[in-house]
Amino acid sequence: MCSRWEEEKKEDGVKWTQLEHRGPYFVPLYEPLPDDVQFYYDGKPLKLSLATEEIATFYAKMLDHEYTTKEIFQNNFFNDWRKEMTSKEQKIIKDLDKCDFREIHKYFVDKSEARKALSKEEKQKLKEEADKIQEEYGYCILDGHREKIGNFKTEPPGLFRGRGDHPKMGMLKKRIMPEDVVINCSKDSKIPEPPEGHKWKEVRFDNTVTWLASWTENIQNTLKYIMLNPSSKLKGEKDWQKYEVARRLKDVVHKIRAQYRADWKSKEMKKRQRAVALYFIDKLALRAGNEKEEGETADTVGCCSLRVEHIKLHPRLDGQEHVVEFDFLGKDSIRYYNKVSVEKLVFKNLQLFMKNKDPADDLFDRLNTSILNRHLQSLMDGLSAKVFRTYNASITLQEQLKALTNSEDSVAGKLLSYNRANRAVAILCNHQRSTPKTFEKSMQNLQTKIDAKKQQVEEGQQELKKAEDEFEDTKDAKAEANVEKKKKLLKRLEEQLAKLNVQATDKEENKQIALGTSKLNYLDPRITIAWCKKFGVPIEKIYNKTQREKFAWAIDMADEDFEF
DNA sequence: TTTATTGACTCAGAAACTTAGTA
DNA sequence: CTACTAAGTTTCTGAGTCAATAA
Repeated sequence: MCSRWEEEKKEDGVKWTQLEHRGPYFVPLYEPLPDDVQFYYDGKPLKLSLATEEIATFYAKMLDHEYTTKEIFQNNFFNDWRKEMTSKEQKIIKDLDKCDFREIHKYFVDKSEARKALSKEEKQKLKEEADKIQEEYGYCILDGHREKIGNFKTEPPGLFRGRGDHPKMGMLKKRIMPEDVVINCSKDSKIPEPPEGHKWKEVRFDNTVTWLASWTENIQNTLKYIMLNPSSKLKGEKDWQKYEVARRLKDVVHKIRAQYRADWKSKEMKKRQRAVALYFIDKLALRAGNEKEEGETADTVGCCSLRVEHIKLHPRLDGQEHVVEFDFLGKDSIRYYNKVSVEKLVFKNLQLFMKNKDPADDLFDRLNTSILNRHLQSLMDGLSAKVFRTYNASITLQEQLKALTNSEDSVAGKLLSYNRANRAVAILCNHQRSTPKTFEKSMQNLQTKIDAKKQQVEEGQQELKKAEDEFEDTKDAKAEANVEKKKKLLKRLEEQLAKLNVQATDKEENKQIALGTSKLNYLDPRITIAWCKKFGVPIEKIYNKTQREKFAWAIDMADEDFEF
């Protein structure tokens, strides 16, 4: 047992007693284009000032990305670009359509090709340089332990890429300078040196926070942080704590469910809305849904911010009663589409909430996340809306593993069961991905392999038959050995075929579903570790190296009897 | 008071990069 | 053995949650 997870307790709110690091690594400064790579305006070459040229390269690099076809992106970019131009440039460059970035674009495409074509030795050298930077800036000392930092580089300047219909897409993300950066470390530590000729914005010694450095980003005017890697003790303990809160919910969830069901009949509209919203959060694993500033971000919603236009009520649909059809954009503008048969009282309440409202009106007009979370906190210490997602995800994994795992199965079969259990959670949490570009093709390739293997199996069967016949005739030892050999071969081929079939099934079922997010953020790793131990599946089949590092706390403490 | 803002943290999918498997 | 390519892994940074604080 590793003592790393059982060190002395700190005072409330204190996160560390010692923190020492080198500060962020600043991405390299802009390198001007070679003279023979030109920008053209209205068909004529135009030499740009350094700053203007740099921003032009940001756009040029994105030329074959869908972003640059969007009007908002183009307008935002052009506005911000013009702001950085010299007055002379401003007088010439007035129309983005007359700007020709193709030569610059090609320059960067060629450059990346050239990088790929580098010799082994040259690549090795580049890697060593990167490793050196990682070694120097990628670690810190926290309470005597050397810990890996998550993001130790400042974000390079570029064009803002929002998700979905983001009103700010294409805006210029400015370069972060040391003068923008606040350093956080311990007083008695070696304070990081700013780069030559520069100063930090501030150096502070705040041990109630976990970040090492921060700066304000210019698009949304929000803070960005340099923080520890998930493998660190600090993050690991927090993760553990998260699952412990979710496990406490398990003890009271039945009571909470009984209460919100009772509240569906409350005389207070506020309570009814709260109860219906909580039902959605619990049953459908919706996010809380904070309010967002209009026009500043993409129009997305969660539970509390649902609008009338996001649901449709069907008294009867496809043989089911009281069906609610959800259709809205959630986090990252991922679409949530679901038709759910709900309890009659929920249905009646929804009809009531929607009465005399416009499509753009809030469904839960008497509710917001802080009202909901204040209520949840009163029901259980540490309870908030997101805990339901964690709880329901983890309990679903545990139940699905129980239902799907067959101890007789091969490891490959068990892995398929695991993936299916994982998939059930990903579907619950609506974790999606865009179908990989090469999906169809690689699916076909796999099918080709399966067909070939089938052929081999058939041939193997014939050969075995032949060997058996021969043994029948001759009864000699050599022929007998041959039968055994053919049997073995056939068995191996059949196993290979089975494995390919499993792979194909898994792949097809996974087409648009992202398993990673739930695996990393919602599933108590101890459930997985217990399952691995119980069914003799090596942990490395489920968790890769990084994941094992992140879940080191769980690997240390979970045995096969662990119950979420 | 309630409401708005901010700060700090978790969670999110895409893209870049690396490795492994195979023709 | 080499050259593809597909799969796996890592990096990146935007988008949420939620509690504390300010107005």
